[in-house]
Amino acid sequence: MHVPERLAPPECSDCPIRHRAVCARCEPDELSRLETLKYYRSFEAGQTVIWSGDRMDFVGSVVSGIATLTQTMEDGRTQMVGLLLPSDFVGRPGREGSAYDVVATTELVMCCFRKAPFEALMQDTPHIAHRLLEMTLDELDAAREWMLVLGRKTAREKIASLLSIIARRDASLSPGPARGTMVFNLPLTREAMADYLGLTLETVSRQISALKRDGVILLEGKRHVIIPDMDRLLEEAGDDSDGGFLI
Amino acid sequence: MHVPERLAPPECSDCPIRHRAVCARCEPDELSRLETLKYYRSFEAGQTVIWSGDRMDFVGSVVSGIATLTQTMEDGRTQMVGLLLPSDFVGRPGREGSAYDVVATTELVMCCFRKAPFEALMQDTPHIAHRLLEMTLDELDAAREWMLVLGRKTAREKIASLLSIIARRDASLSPGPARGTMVFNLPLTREAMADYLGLTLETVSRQISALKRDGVILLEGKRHVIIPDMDRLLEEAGDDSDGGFLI
DNA sequence: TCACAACATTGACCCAGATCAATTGGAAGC
DNA sequence: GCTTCCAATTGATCTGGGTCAATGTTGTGA
Repeated sequence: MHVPERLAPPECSDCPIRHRAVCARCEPDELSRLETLKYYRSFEAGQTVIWSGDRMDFVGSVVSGIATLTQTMEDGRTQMVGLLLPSDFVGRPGREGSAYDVVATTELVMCCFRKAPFEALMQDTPHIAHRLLEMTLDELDAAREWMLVLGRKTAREKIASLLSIIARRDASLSPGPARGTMVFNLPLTREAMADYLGLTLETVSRQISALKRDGVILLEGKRHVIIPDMDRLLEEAGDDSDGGFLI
Repeated sequence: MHVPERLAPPECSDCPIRHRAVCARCEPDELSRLETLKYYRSFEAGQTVIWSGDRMDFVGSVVSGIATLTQTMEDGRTQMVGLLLPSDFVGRPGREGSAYDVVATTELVMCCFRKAPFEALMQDTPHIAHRLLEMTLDELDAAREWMLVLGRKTAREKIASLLSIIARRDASLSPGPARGTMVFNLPLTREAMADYLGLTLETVSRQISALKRDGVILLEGKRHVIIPDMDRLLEEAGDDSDGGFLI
């Protein structure tokens, strides 16, 4: 294992996640207080950020890269319960330990705060507390959407749902409508997708092959995905074309 | 359908959910502001409190009874995504419509606030905003625990998990350890249990019969459940005996 | 007290997805 | 270039839970 590297953090005003992260609503003076507290940490792909049950003495935001939140049963069955993309928040103010394993899926950079100072700051900075509530409510909505996927969708619908979630979140960073043709890199292995969807990796592979055969998706290599028609994919996912997933 | 009845609300200081609901951390003066805004509504078993997509002009807490949050796909498949017990909060400050159907499973009494005044109150009452964040984080934890149940557990484990959740939540109201023998009333039909667990009602019925046959549970009538040994049930649920579900 | 409706149980059969196993493909290291 | 290693694909077979259908139980209102 590798000791996480400390990097010189850039200015908050230049931060790529400035307008989506927990600090999104902060005024310049609040930002400068955060500026003095923050520190960057980076992790390599595959590295565990926090082990379930471990004492967690920091909180933070994903700046770049992707991490997963997973639960594991004693016999080894695992379920992913959260997919952390840039701007997502890690850690629970007011609780000691982590309930989940947090693992870097790609190279990962996080903007961290020691927990005690952050909690103190939250006390007298309603902008932060308010934004955190908003983000937590969004995560709860996403978790509930995901429960419908896990509980009631077929394997094919599950794959289509996952692809549409990733396509939408990708599109929400770069502008442009989430319609028509979309292109993105799949940041997960087949096994990680299986853990996300409550399937086996073989089933994931078969269903991706089937979607490719049926022209719903195109693959360049294993990871580069082209969606020729986003509406078609949403139909395969079992979502009504208007509603569907939150960003 | 029935127009919801308006009841004369009791004093907040006598309220059964005073110490667990969104108002739990309020000081007497804050409570008296809430007192002037609140109104009670009651619903009969089976009545829909809010339809998914409907404009939602109030928020509120469950005072007594049980409600469910469900999502439905166009073809009728439904998944329960939340089980609302006394003290749980309904509604999302900062959003117009409801994303889910909210249905009263039993007779239900709610303590409601019109949304705009409640949001205004939340602005300058950190005790409320803070408690709501705490409750939302707890709900997110519960949703993630549930995702493991939906994605990776067998039908038998799912039933055992549901029974242990209800037993624990029941026990958290009346004092006493969540160990040894436990007794409670099952507030859900077999169909509602199936919607909770991503199963069919036939499978629910078969697995309950199997748990009864194996002595893990005893039934008096269809709804009155006796758990002779809580640890045994937790083992059947696939939870390690110490950890497991949050209250 | 009977009849009806809603809820629940049980049985027979089937199929989507799991499991076990053998290849294939591609990138990294020598 | 060749080997190694790991991700991914594909095939053969099995099985847990779904589906369809009949029957049982309980509570309620005429």
